[in-house]
Amino acid sequence: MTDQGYSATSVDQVIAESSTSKGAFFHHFSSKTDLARRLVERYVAADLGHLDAGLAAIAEIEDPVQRVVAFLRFYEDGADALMAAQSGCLYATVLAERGFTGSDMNRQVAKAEQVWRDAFSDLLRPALASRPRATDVEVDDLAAHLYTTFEGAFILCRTMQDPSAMRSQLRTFRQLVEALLRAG
Amino acid sequence: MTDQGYSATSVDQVIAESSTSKGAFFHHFSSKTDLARRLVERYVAADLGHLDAGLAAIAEIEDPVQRVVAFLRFYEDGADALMAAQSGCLYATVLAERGFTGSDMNRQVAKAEQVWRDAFSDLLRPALASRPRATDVEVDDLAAHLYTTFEGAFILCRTMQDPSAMRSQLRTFRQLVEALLRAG
DNA sequence: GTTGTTCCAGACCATCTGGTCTGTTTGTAC
DNA sequence: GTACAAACAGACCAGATGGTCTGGAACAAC
Repeated sequence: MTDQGYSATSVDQVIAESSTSKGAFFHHFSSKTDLARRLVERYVAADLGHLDAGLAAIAEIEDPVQRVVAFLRFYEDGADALMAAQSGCLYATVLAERGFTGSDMNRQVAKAEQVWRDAFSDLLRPALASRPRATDVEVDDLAAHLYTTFEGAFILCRTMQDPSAMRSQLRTFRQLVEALLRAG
Repeated sequence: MTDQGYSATSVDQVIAESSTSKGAFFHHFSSKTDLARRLVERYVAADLGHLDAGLAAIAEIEDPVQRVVAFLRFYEDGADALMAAQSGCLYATVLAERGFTGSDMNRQVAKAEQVWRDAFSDLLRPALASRPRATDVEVDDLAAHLYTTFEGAFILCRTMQDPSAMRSQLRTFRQLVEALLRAG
């Protein structure tokens, strides 16, 4: 589903690739939508796990600016592994389905994004505090730009059929933030 | 299709909403994929039109830095209108379809992205030339980040069910570029 | 008016879709 | 061993899906 999208993935295909049966499938999932819901649950959990990993990686760092930079570098360094493990983002594919707008899944994804945004905002605020020239930048929007970069880069990778675009886009974002923290 | 994705859009639905018939549809399009192909063609043309509009808007400006900023501002100012006109990007929905990877459509989208990237690179290079500290920034990647921001922001808008996120993300990107051009 | 061609309507078809149902196996408590 | 429920296999179903086919308008050329 992450790879092909919800509609393009048939239950028969899921069954074939998992070497089970219709009976088994519908014993564990009440419907195809239910499968998507459970997948989103898992995906959100893993996603928030990645956030924690990033925060843990910078736990020792004191300087606010260095914390932000190291945080972004953490994901930059993990980009290639990420793209090797998954070629797309379940968030994007699920949200592509018009019928899921406003659904439970939509809310889950929105909530996860909010957690990321709040966490990154908390890192950015002290780093930007001593940069009076950067007051016009909305911290919240800047924090959301990490999500934007992730999702956008996934699509760029697809477009160019080049998984390394994830890393280069995360690096670009990091360099831009560094410039802001330098110049702000 | 832009809205719901390729797979989720049935030919019957297209026929119903356009008040025609199966005969008419398959007279003009050899298949459902053919429709997608033609839509991508139109979309690419419109997309490149937007690029030309942005370049035309800054034709009078001499200063390289101001040219870059004004260029980004142009799309920032048009963001709300864009989101009112379309709730998603055909590029993303078509590329979501795994079967289209490496297809003619894929190539068309990649080509359009390349045109954008080259054009924006040409704007960025002179603006960055006098910023010796920004040499570590790959101009090509920075140019591609505009595409990333567009696509990512489309998904963010879906996630948060908030069309204004497109404008705020484009603004954030512009502010980051401004910081780079100030600090670099 | 006749001929020919493009354009279109909608019945029709094979296949696939998500989902149900019946029957069987597997594990387990006693 | 027996009883009982959970776990599973796969035949089966109704409706949807992309696509074809036949018949007839619409329009042009002569």
